Order: sequence, then structure tokens, then C-alpha cells
Amino acid sequence: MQHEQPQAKETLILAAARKRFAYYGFSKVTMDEIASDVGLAKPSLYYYFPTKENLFRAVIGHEQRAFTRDIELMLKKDAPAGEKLREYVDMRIRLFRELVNLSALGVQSWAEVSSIFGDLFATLEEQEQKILHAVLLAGKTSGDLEIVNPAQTARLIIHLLHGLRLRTFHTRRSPHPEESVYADLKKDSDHLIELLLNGMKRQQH
Amino acid sequence: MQHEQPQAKETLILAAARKRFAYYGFSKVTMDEIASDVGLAKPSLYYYFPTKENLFRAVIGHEQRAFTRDIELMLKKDAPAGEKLREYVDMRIRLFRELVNLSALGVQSWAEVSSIFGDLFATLEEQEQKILHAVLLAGKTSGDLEIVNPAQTARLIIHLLHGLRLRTFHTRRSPHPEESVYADLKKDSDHLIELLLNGMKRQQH
DNA sequence: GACTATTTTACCTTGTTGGTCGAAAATACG
DNA sequence: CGTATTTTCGACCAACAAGGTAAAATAGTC
Repeated sequence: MQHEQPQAKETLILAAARKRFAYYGFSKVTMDEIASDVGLAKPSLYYYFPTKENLFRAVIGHEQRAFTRDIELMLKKDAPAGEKLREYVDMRIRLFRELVNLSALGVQSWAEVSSIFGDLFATLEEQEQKILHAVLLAGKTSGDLEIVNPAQTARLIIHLLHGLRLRTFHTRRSPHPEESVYADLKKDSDHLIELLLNGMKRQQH
Repeated sequence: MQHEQPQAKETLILAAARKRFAYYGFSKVTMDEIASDVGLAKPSLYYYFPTKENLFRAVIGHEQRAFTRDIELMLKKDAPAGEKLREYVDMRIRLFRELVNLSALGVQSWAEVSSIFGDLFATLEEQEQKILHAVLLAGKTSGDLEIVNPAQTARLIIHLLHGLRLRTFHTRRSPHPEESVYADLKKDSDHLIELLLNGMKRQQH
């Protein structure tokens, strides 16, 4: 016999977990804290989520799905491909920033935590490939962009943007990247997109 | 033989510790992390500070001394006692907020952490008593305020403001008080001061 | 080379924390 | 009211993290 709204409790736990992970990062948050936040004893959490890692991944998955939904909404707009590309970059940096916050680290390296993300990243990259491919294809079809191979170009853009994001790990000095780190990332990313768009724009006669 | 600038290393450690304590709170910060931040191995910290608690208290003491210096600067201004009282309240709330951040808590209660503050609070309260007494006495002397017993009034004000600050612990729901908690505290504190000033203001004829 | 200051490696002890289990409590239904 | 199911919790365990120590190594100066 089902209690009313069992998923409601799961949602509460996810929200509480997300809040703490976002501030303290994965390793510094304890299951005890999350349990207290939702008014339960620690063992109760294991009724809904088998492990701490599982709970963390559920939080990440939730963020990713929200990101994907937002991207899809953005793509539905009637806008030139270039504008969609720029918008996509902004949204991707926001997701990246959020994931960095969610896994903010003590002595634990990013490598340790990225193993928890595991296949979540692979899934995200697949989605990104589809998104960018669709954007570039639409641009080619509409005549906005000159692209020989949209799929290959999409993959290159993804790799370049990823490389720019990776660079932020090598320049940071404190547990949380300073605002300037994200500002620099955005500047570089926007610059890259503008250069690529200039190269892809069909000549105006 | 002295290495160059030994206090320099202490200052670096204090700065690194303060930064981490301010974000993560006393219990979640590890000595390992602080050591890494200043490029040392953990045992090196114990060369400069005997315990983690000692380091924390040194950080708190530093904040307090800065607060006291700022207060003394403010008091040197040529301004009416009422205005100085209002300014004092603002500065005291800022210090309180900073100390709350510096000791932000996981499951650890404020009571546990306040034992670390120990005599630091007693020292601070002594200073506050002197400060407020001086302000009220100056007001009485200048004719701005009607006060029978400035020392007793100073003590009452300190206790009332302290009570308002204590209330914030019973209403908070997350590891870090929301902005609104401090906004409410400021509103109540300002209101208190205005009421007291109205009662103390010498009648204008 | 002697002396002092600073740092590090290796280590110890204790408490924390992820996680489990069995039982109790709460809820729903006939 | 009895039974079934869901949810919760106190007590507990094992592994590891973290505060702290000691001895040795390193660096600087005379």
C-alpha cells in the first residue's frame, strides 16, 4: 500500500542534497547533514538512495536534464544559427560552473570526483553533439552558414570549448574559482565562437 | 639565526586559514587543506600554531582587532552620539555576520564552536562596554542625550543587541543564514536604537 | 663544523562517516 | 481490529580521515 506521494520525499532529499553539494562540494557534505535538513535520521536516506554517490549522481542527472530542457527551449526559437551558438555557449558555461560548484573539492582532486560523473558526461556529450549538429545543419540549410561537414564541425567546437573549460582547473588557486576565472572563460569562449562564425558566415554580396 | 621575515609565513597561514574558515566553517576545514594552500606539509602548521583551535582563534582575534580599530576610527569623528550609536550597530552586525561565517557549521552546534571563542567574547564584550559607555557619556556631556546612568544603559544596549543576534540561530534553516536573516536583524537593531534614542533625547525647546 | 630555524616523512590515536541490520512505528486497507 | 506494507530509527560496524607528534632532514648563517 503506497503512502501518498513517495516521490515527494525523494524530491525533498534531492533538493537538500543539491543545496549542500552546491556549497560544500561532494566530499565535505555528510549524509547526516542532508538527513537533518529533511527531518530524517541518516539511515532513512538509504531507503531512497542506495549510496551517497548515487544521491550525488541523481542530483547531477537532474541538473543535466534541466540543462537539456532549457537548450531545447532555446533551439525552438526562430533565431539565426549564429545567435543560437552564442546562447548555447553561455548556457554550457553556466552548467559547467554549476557542476564545478556541486563537486567543489577539498584535497580531493577533480579526477577523483569526475569518476563519479562517469557515464553522465558521455551522455551529455552525445546530447551536445546532437544539439550542435542540429544548429549547424539548420544554418547550412538556411544559407546562414557555409559548412562542408556540420557533424565534424560540431565535434571540433565541443572539443575546443571543453579544452577551454579544462584550463580553468590549472589556473585556480582557491577552493572556488574566482569570478574572474569564469569571466575569462566566457571571454575566450565567445571569442572562439565569433572567429568560427566569421569563418563560416556565407559571404554577403 | 633568523630566516627572512618569519612572521610573513604566519601571516600567509592566517590569510589562507581565514579564507577557508570563512567559506567552509571551522569543522569542515582540514589542516591539510590550509597547509596545501600555503605550499607546506601539514606538520609545518604546528610549528607556527600549536593546534587547529589556536589557529582559528588567531583568525578570530585578527578580525576582532580590525573591528576595534575601525570602531576607534569611527569614534574619532566629530558626530552626534546618536549617529555614532547607529554606526556602531551596523559595524557590530557586520562583525557578527563575519564570525558566523567563519564558524559555519555542519552538524556541529553553535554551542560547541562558541567554546572555542571562549574568552575572546569576554574580551570583546569588555571593549564594547567601554565603547558604548564613552559614546553615551559624550552624549550626556554634550547635552545631546538625557541619561542618568550611562554605564548601565550601555550594558542594557549590549544585552539587547546580543539577544537579537541570538535569535538568528533559532530561525535559520540552512548552513548559511539567508540574506533576509541579516536584513531582519538589522531592521530590529535599528528600530531598537531609534526607540532608545527617542527616550534618551533631551527635549528640544 | 656548529647552531638555529624550518620543513618533511612516517606514524599514532581517536573520532567521523558511509553504510547495515533488525525492530519499531506509521500508514493503509479489508 | 488484524494484517500487510511502507517508512523510520537506534545501535552498531569497519574503514578511513584528520588532529597531532617525533625524529630526521634541509636550509641558512656565522
